[in-house]
Amino acid sequence: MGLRERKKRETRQRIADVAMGLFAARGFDDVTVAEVARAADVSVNTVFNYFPAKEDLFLDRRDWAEGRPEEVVRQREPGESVVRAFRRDVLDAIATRSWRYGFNEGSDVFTGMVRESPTLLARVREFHVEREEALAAALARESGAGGDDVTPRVVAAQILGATRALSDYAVRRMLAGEAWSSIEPALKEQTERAFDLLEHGLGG
Amino acid sequence: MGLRERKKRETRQRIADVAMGLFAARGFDDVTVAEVARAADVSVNTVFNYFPAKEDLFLDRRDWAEGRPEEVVRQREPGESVVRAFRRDVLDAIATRSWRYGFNEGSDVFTGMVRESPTLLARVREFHVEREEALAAALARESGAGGDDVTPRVVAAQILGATRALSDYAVRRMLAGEAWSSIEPALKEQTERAFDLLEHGLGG
DNA sequence: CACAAACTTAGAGTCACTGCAATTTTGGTA
DNA sequence: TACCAAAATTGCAGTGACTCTAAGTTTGTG
Repeated sequence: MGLRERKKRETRQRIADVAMGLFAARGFDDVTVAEVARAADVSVNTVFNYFPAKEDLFLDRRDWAEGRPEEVVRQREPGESVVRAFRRDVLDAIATRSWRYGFNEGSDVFTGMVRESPTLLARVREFHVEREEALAAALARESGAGGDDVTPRVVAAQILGATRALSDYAVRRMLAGEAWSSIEPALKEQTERAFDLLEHGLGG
Repeated sequence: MGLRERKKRETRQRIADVAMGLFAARGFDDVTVAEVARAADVSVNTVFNYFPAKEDLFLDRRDWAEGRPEEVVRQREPGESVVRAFRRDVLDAIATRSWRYGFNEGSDVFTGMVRESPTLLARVREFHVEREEALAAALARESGAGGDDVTPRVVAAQILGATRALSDYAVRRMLAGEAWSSIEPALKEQTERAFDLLEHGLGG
């Protein structure tokens, strides 16, 4: 890697770090891009050169590649149904306190900041839609369903809807100040319940 | 109703109509608020006085009160499950080509315009979230579930996820130029399939 | 007819974001 | 080492949504 690449990486990282610091201190909406640029010792144009929009300083598009739902589908055990694979993945994420469903320690302050800003909220929802489309596409591929079948989209919406509800549940209790140790068992229980609903239907 | 009230209503309506005309002719993003104001013969400030944001000129918040999912829950027949009520409501909306799930004739051009503009997309997603929250709240009330149960949220996400998938399906075929007569039977079939999934689960 | 409340307006300002042209930095080469 | 072209950075001048404030103007009421 040449000097050029390295410098670019450094600059990008410095801007992102400086921005996150300012956002954490004063909130996303109360920090201007000009301030970020000044603090990072670059011009405003350079900031926009690396990050297409202000939101990307907070929610870097690169970070969202991790924990893609298609991978859960692809890497499931032989004979395992997709829903079972997701149940396992969510439970695993809870046990390991993984970042990918928002079962992290910091995900409450993260969510808190996102909730404050309409811009960030919109971006997060955009990510949700992208994830859902990606999962639906993976399911369609997997099941060989034609383009004329809503099933993959419905299933994708159901699964990711459930995981979102579970994330929200965990975050809500975190924001209420509860310790993880008191949240975890209830969260596991809710997860089982949610996935039972998915598997066996909402007959009642 | 006094003169004041009447004038306000007229002004508001004139602005909205003029705006829709311009948007239809040239696209949402290629029309500035200043142009709308000029065409409606008011100042820019007056536009923002009636409509909090530019998007509201296109997606008037008032129009979205119709077809609220809580009503489907509340007005379901005695002994009918919530899922069955929604199945019935969606099928009814298809039969009557109702606006409330996007089974209208015009909903393809509407969706087409929304898809063109990130701003409008974001707003529509916001409405979806609001609807989901309202349904979840209604379900929680209905079932007497405590605030510590994800079930209402999961169920709400599943139901509205399915209806959204069905809307998208219909709109996609409309945009492909198909006549409603050729879409309707397939749409009914897909609806049955989607709600069967909801009722009996995704075991496979 | 007067007066207060409501409505509208102009004007100035903020901020995200976009071009463009000029300038600097870097990597490779004579 | 000197030089050159490409890439990166910058300043500058916009645009457009939106806000705030202070000043009109219009309307309902006594």
